[in-house]
Amino acid sequence: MATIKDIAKLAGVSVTTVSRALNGYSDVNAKTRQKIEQIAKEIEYSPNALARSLVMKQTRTIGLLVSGLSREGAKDNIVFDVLTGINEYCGAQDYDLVLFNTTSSKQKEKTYAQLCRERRVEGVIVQGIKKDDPYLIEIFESNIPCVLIDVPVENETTGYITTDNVDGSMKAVRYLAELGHTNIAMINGHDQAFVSKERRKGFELGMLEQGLPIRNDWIVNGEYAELKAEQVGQELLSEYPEISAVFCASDLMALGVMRAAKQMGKKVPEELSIIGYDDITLASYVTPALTTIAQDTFRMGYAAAELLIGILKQTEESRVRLIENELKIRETTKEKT
Amino acid sequence: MATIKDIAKLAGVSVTTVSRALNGYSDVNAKTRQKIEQIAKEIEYSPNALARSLVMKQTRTIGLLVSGLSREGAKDNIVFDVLTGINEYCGAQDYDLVLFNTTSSKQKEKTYAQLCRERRVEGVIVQGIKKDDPYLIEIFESNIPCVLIDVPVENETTGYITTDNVDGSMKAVRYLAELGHTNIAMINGHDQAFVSKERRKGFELGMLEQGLPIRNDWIVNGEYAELKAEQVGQELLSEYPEISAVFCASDLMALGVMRAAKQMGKKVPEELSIIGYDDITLASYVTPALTTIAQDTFRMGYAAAELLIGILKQTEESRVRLIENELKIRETTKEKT
DNA sequence: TTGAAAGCGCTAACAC
DNA sequence: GTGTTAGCGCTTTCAA
Repeated sequence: MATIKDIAKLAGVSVTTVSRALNGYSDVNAKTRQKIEQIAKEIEYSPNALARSLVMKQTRTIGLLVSGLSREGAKDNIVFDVLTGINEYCGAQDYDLVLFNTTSSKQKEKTYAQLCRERRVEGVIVQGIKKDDPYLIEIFESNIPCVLIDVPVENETTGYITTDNVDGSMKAVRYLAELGHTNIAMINGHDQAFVSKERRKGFELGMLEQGLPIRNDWIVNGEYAELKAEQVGQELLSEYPEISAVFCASDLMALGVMRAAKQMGKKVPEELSIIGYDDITLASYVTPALTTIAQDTFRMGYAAAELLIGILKQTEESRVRLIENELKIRETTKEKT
Repeated sequence: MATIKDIAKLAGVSVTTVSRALNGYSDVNAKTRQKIEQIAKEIEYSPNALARSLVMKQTRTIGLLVSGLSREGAKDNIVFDVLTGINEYCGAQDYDLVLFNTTSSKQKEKTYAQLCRERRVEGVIVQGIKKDDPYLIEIFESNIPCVLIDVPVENETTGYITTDNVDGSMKAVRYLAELGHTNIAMINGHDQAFVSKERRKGFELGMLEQGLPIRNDWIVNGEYAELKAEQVGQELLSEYPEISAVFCASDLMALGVMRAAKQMGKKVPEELSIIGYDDITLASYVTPALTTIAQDTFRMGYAAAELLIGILKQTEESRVRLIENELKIRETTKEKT
């Protein structure tokens, strides 16, 4: 593979000159430059980013730590959307992305900092990390610039992207209350997710605001899984037939509840209103189409990359970006009769 | 950031010894090794993969060239699934993945080989590339090991993964014929995709096999897009109301046709049978659930990584991997009445 | 069992 | 404008 040395030899100049010419420095004779560029093209030279990074101490590379990069992740397209957003902005800024293997057994032995430092990534975007993940503390303690998706951690080098989950959930409750529902249950995710807490809080605040009673036995965990939500939903709905509306902390769980209702012969939305959270692709395609609190996951990814690169360039003061969410009314909600 | 030099100094040995100790060579005194490992831990040393790669001339990195990493790609989860499969195998083999930016305007100026050589990736997996993409020729001509998804190109360093699209399409036709359908139309993708040709061929072969007439005006392009398929589907179905079954080259297009049918008041499957291709997540969630030719996209990704790494290690003779497909009978197909 | 020295391909002072 | 030189952090002969 051709190097600048080869070019230097062919052009009869020093490697320094070649380096300068190829990097567009001004202090190079126009003729020399032309000759060098000509030769570079001829021998199909491509700069060795490794060598350059080694001496420049920057790689223009961002690491990606994604937990949901698994088969199940395909159902909700969240991980994918975020990734797409990240890719979009990083591409525009000429940063490359490296996907870290957290799946690998070998890799799991490495600490977070090791993972990052080895590859000399300039920053990291972390997605789908849980509260109890040991990496989380490391992320906070290390001084590697990092942006987390939906995990509120903040310091000099760490920031995060999220939506207002409290407000989002309140919107859902408010809408259900507007429709005349008073017996509202909630299927929440699991305790290892930060957003769960928030969504629950929003649910409770919303109920309070609407003067509705909060019943702890009407708030159950669905583990963010469709099947689990179907099970607990069925239990809940058969034990308390008076429940007329369910707010779910994810669309996938809402789909589970829809299935539960169907099996029990409970008509949605006539006998049961359901609101989900996320607005995944499936939400608008199922029948009846799911009313949900929509998050713009693409923008979350885009903003994450924006924030991270802002931190890297030190042009960014803030460490938090809040993305809007929005109630999308579709067909699973209806006035209480 | 700590280097082996630092360790050497602290341990009172040479960098050579440190390097050997840390890389598990046998010719190092047990005590020396222990001391070195101890110090390495203390000063939080992580090896600089850049420096190592520079001298070792291998990066344990695989490049990913993905065209469908865009917002629309989220609807069919194909790109994501393939990515997941790739990630799985590469993780197990301790390879890292770098996502190339083909989106960026800057990057588009670079040739394929430049992109790869700059980062010194050992191989590349290419997904979603079209026939008319200038990169394609480069891929073939360059000697960088490469595996393509669904693009039949083969030489010493290039291989591909695909499913038997001809056979898959024949299965679809055969099933429709079994159900008594004779007036079968096809919505195909666009001409820039290799699979389109194959699926069309399979369709025609299937029709021939079943002794059914192939009508060219009953084969139309839906550009692999839901909306486009809805439009052309509507035109087709209203012009030829005798069509009782439609085979679509993708699930997304099948959804479009379902919508078209709905708008025209044509009942699916009673008045119109529809078969899709891919088995995306949506397929099993829509109502009625879509009958389709299922491809295991996760396995395609996994196999692609497997093949590529096989080529890299020179343990692989073949350059092609064929993944099974399967007819999944659901609710959009029914006997012709 | 260990070390000195060379070199991977590149950039960047500092001369000239 | 251009070249000399040193050095980024690591591995690897070759000698000792």
